[in-house]
Amino acid sequence: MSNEFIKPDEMQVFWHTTSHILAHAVKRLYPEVKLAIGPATDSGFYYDFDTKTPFTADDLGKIEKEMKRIIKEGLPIERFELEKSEALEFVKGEPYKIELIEGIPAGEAITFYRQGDFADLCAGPHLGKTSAVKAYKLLSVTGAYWRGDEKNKMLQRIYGVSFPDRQQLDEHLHRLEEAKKRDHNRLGRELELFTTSEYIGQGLPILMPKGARIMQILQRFVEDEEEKRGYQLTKTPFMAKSDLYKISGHWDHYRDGMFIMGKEGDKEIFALRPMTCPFQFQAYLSKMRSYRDLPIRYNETATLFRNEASGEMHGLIRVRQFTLSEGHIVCTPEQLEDEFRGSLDLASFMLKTLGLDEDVSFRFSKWDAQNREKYIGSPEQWENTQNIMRSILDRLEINYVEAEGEAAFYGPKLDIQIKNVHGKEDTLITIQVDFQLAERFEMEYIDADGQKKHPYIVHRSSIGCYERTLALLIEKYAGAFPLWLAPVQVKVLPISEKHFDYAEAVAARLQACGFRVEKDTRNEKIGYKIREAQKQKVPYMLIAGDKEEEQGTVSVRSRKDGELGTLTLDEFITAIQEEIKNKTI
RNA sequence: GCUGGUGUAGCUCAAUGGCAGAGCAAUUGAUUUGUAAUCAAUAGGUUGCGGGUUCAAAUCCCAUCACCAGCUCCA
Repeated sequence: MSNEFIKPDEMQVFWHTTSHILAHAVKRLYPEVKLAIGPATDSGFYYDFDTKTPFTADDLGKIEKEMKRIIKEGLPIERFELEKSEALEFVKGEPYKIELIEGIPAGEAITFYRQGDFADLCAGPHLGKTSAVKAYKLLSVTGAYWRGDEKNKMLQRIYGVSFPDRQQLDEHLHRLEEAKKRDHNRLGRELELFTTSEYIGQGLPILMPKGARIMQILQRFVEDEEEKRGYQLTKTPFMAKSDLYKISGHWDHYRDGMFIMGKEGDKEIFALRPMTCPFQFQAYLSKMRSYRDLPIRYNETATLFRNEASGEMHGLIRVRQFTLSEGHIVCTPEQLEDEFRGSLDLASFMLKTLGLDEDVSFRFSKWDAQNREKYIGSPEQWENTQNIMRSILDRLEINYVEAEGEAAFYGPKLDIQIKNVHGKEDTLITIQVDFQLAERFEMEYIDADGQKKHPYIVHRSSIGCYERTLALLIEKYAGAFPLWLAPVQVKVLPISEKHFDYAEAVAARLQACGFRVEKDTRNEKIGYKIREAQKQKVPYMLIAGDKEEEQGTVSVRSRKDGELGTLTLDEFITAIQEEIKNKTI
C-alpha cells in the first residue's frame, strides 16, 4: 500500500505494533485465548488466535474499544532478550509460542517486546509506545490453519489496518470501498457479462451475450496472432480414458483435480480433461517426426475441467470449467531457448495490448525437493531442467522471484502473476519447460545424426484463461472496456420519436461497417438515455435529432470526455475505425 | 475441504416471534423530449430449497444449496 508520508517498511513496523496492541486487547478481554502469530502484511496486519468460541462482530467492537484504552495508556514498548530456557519458561501456557521458540536455532537471540502487562515473542522492530497508533480498524475475522497447513488446527485470524492519523485511515477505507465497486464479480453481473445459477452449480458461470462477445473478440484476436506466429490450431476431445492420464501422470498426481466418470470396476473410466497436453501429444505421435519438422507449435482454445474444492471458487477467477489459450511447442534442445523467448514475447504482446503489462510480476516456480511424491521424474532431471530455465530467464533479464513448490507436477514454470482488485495474487499466464512427458509418451524425433531423441516441450498460454483474463479486464477498466473490446461500441440515441428512422439508418450503416451498435428507441428524454448508456459504459453515444437529420451528421458523445461535437457519419466511422485498428486503450 | 458471515420482488435494501414493505428496474397511459434520472397508474412474493419448534416463523433450531471474506489448493 503506497503512502505519501510513511515509507512502506515504516508502515510494516506500524502495523506490526498494532497487531501487538490487538493481541494485548484480546488477552485482557479473553485471558484463555492462546496466541499464535501476528505479522504485518502488504496492506495491514493480522493476528491468529486459538479460541474455543470464534470471535463475532460484537467481539471485534469490544476488542477495538480495549485497543483504544491500550493506546490511550501510552505504554512504552520495550525490547528484551532471553535465553532459550528462560524464554520457554516465560511463555509457559502458550503452546504456539513454545513451538515457535523451540524452532529457533541455538545461539540465535530470542527477543520479546513488552508493553505494560503484555509481552510477545517478536523479532521487531516496533514503535516506541502504543499511543503512536492514532487510527485503526479491525476489518474481518476468518479461519486460518496454524502454520498454513490444513492438517493443523484452524485458528481465528483477525485482520486490521492502522494509520498515524484518522484521515489516512478514512482514505484507506474509502479506497477499499472504491475497489469493491470495481470487483468483477459485482460489475460483471451488473453489466450483464455473466451470471450464475444454483441449478448449474458452483464455479460454472454462464457467459451472457455481452460477456461471450468479449470472449469471442479476444479468442479471434489470440488465434489470429498465434497463426501469424507459426502455431497450428488443434481441436482435441474434452475427455479421455483413464489410460491416457495414467501415462501422463495425472492419474497419480492430479486425480483430486479431475472430474472422473465411472467407478472402480467399470470396463472403461473416462475423465474430463484438466489440461490439453496429453491430447496434443497424441497429435504429435500420429506419425514419425524429423528434426526438420521441429519446432511444432500447437495451439488450442481449450475448454478444461478441474474439480476445485468447494470453497475455492470465485467469480470468473476460479472456476471449474474454463477456456485456456493453451499451446504446446515440441522442439529440440537447441530450439528451446528461442521457443521460450517466443512464448514470452507473445504473452508480453498480449499483456501490452490489453493494457495489463504494467500490472504483472514474474514468478519462477520450482519443485519442492522435500515433497518428491508430488512430482514425476528424477531429482537430476528437475535440477537440470530448472537450471536450463533459470539461465534462459536470466539471459532474458526478467525480474522474477523464485518460489519453491509452485511447479507443475511435470516441470518448472514461469508464472506471470497479477493482483485482483482485492490485492489477491493469481497466475494469469504461465510458460513451462518439460522434459518428462516427452519420455513418458515416448515422443521422439529423428535427429540429423539418424538417432531417435526425445524433444523438449514448452507448455504455454498466450493470454491465459479467458474467464480469468476477462475478470481482470473488468476490474482494470471498471467495466469501461477499450473500444475494440467493448461489447457495445456505439449507442444511437434519437431525441424523439420523429428521429427513429434516422437513428435506424445511422445504426444500420454502422452495423454494415462491422461495428457493434445498439439504439435506444424508448420513449424517454435524451438525458435519461445518456445516463443509461453511460452506466452501461458504452464508449460512444450518437445523439440524433432534427439538426443531425437535416445535415446527415451525428452529435458524438464519448463516455470518457462527454460531448465531442458534431461529425458527419463518415468522419465518425473513420475515427473509430482507427481507434479499433490501433486497439487504443 | 476448513472457519466465519450472508440469502426477502429483476437490482439495492427494510421489516428483532404477531397483516412482508420502499427506491430503482418492468408493464400501461400521458408527455415528443437536445447531452447523466418527465409524470402517473399497475403489476411483481410459498422470504434459496427441505424439515422442525411454536397458537403464530423472513425472524428460533436442524439439514442442504448458492453467494461473500479468508485459510488450504490452484490457471
